Amino acid sequence: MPSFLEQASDAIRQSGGRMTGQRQIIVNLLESATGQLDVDDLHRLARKQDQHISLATVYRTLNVLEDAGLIQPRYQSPEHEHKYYERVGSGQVYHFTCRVCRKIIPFHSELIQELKHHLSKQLDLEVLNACVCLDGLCPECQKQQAQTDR
Amino acid sequence: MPSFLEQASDAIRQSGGRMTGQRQIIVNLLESATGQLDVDDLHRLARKQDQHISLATVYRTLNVLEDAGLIQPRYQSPEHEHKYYERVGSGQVYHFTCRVCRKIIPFHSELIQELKHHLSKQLDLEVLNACVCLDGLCPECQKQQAQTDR
DNA sequence: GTGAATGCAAACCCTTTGCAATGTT
DNA sequence: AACATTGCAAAGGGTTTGCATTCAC
Repeated sequence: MPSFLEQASDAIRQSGGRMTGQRQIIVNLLESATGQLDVDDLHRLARKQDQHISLATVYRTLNVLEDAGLIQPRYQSPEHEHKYYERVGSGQVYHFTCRVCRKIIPFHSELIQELKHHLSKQLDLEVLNACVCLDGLCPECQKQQAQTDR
Repeated sequence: MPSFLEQASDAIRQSGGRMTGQRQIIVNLLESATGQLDVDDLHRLARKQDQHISLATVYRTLNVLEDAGLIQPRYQSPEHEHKYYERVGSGQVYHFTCRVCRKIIPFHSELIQELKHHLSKQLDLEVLNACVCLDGLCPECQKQQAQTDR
């Protein structure tokens, strides 16, 4: 199994592109990321390795990787205030955002997989990406709301 | 059951706001909308009733209604290229977007309701809004792809 | 009459793009 | 050497905002 960097190099070269130092840095950040990285995270982290890497380069690299089908943009709340990037096929974690305290609660559910299967069978759709973002009230803010309602 | 216009008037007044002619037009458009209206749709349609209504007013009105909890912004594809507005509680239709031909296929699924229940029971979350956007290949584009792969 | 809402234009934020310089192959 | 990529700064697109005027209450 090739590393993500190898995958990315191959994919980029295949389409006539080149693997540069800046791109390597960004690819490695995306590979090692435990969490979800947004453009500014990537820019900030990349600068630690290359002082002069520009935001434009981060954007361009992300677009190249997205076009190559290696990463996908994702969101955490229905308002889509936070866009981040993730490797395709990385274990899908979905997110619930509290409307009051903005806390983000990740969750996983087999129901989403089930939904994909249903659509495949019933409507003959091949689902490649699913955005499932929820929001509402977290347990703590539900309690607080109940109190102020009194 | 009060009309949407009455609901909106009440909610706006309750927060110290005022119901204006422009806001009435927009509220009525949102009520009678069969489909999904985006900002430009609303602006265009509103202009037919009031030549001089500005885009800023449409935006401000939508924000007021959203803050009042009467409408919600929604999206059709995971890329979130198209933002539209919908009354809260209106029959939830979700969307699948074909990556190739950009066709949009609406669908409904009880699995989403089930997901909300699961989260309520397991994590004690009160889900108020769910964004479920899928994309991939529609039946036609799957066939075409199979052909070019040959 | 008071203060909220409007229209306009300018400001904003995030993202993309044109261009000369640099780096990869 | 050819040409893709970079950094910079400027341009873009969609949304918000400051201000004087208008309008709802």
